[in-house]
Amino acid sequence: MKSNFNDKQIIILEVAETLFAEKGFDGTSIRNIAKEAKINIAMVSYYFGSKEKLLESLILYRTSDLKIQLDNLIIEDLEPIEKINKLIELYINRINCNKGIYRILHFEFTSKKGDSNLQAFSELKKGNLKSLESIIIEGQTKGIFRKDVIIPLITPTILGTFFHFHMNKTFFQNLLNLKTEDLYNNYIKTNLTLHIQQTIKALLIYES
Amino acid sequence: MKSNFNDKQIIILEVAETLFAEKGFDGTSIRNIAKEAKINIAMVSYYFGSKEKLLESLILYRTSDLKIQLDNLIIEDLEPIEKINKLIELYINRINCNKGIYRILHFEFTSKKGDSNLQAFSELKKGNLKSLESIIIEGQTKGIFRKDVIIPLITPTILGTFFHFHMNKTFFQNLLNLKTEDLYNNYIKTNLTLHIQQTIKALLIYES
DNA sequence: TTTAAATTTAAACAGTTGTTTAATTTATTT
DNA sequence: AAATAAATTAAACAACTGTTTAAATTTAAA
Repeated sequence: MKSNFNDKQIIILEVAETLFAEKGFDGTSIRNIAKEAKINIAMVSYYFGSKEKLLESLILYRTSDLKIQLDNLIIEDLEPIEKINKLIELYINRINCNKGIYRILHFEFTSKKGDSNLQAFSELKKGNLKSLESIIIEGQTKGIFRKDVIIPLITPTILGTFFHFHMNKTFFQNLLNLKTEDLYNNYIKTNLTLHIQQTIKALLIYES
Repeated sequence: MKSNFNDKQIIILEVAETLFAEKGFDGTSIRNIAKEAKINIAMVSYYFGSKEKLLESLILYRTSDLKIQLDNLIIEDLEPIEKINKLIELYINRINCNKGIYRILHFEFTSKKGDSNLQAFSELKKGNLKSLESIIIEGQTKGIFRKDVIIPLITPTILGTFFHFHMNKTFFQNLLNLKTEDLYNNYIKTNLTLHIQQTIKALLIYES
């Protein structure tokens, strides 16, 4: 897996990712990034042009290979519901592993009006939706899934559930007694993932 | 419905709410607020103490009466599933009407470490969870709801779905052809609300 | 009307912000 | 080894940040 960024750029990108996720885009200064990445503050402008463009590069860096993974999933020899379950697992795993890219993606990037790469991001989301749609239609033609479901609203339920949980991390750590980071991550990987799979399955199969 | 804030304070609070929702807490300056509210920049410190305390006051101002509404819902003479549907409607309506308080609540306030009013906010969330729990347990003892559901994860699904949809507003406006603000809000009030109700109902009633 | 309290103001404070500059060091090519 | 290109640096830039001050104005109480 090669990338368009050199080693130094990648260091900057990953430091920026962590800090943006922790303190937000506006809450993070170029000096913060430079200090953490042990580089001169001018290097960000030198390599990326500006702080905004650094953000755009970060999105690109983190989302470029998601489409491939989804395409591979679709052609696997699995029952539709198994594909859905794997898709959910894939999403959560990616988001949870990539530190805080999700927050950045949906809260910093969306609120910036720079139409430049926002379009590319929109295309990515459309592609993801198409993948999901093809799985669900497959299930519908096989007579397994119900047909009156609003497909574009399923992604919000999958991602939104995870995200809301994650944004209220401290609250749920207290409530569910997940004192260590490991316990918390493990809860996401098992219980939360299961909850989402269970929810989507119920939605797709339930007949009123 | 009286409040602890005077007229001028309320103007400041509501301007701050709009701007925080639009540009984020860090992205909004006291000078922005002052200009929009047509007051001197010193008035924020004068009335609220600091920018952070203004945020805390805003949370207080917007969440103080939610608990009462939930308590009233619980004692209504309705079937459990009807109560759940009403609860979902109540949530979405509140969040959608109060401009962008939701974003502020879960993204700005959660990431600030000020332990002062964060505790109070946590108590509010715990109270909301207790309300939901009592409805679900009622449905379980009546034999209508399944018993292996993880109750604390239902709120993330309800709120997360709405929120994810709303955060990707422009994307869904394009995708679903909701050109005007009215069309968009109407879609939330009907289709999105219905989707969430349908999802939670399926989750609670479906037997694998 | 005088006095006291509350409100509003402009100005200044000390930091921080993103970005650019020009000089210097390091790496690559001729 | 010399020349060229790329990378890195410290310093400066003007603009903006939240907050405080002390004086001016308005409102309320005596």
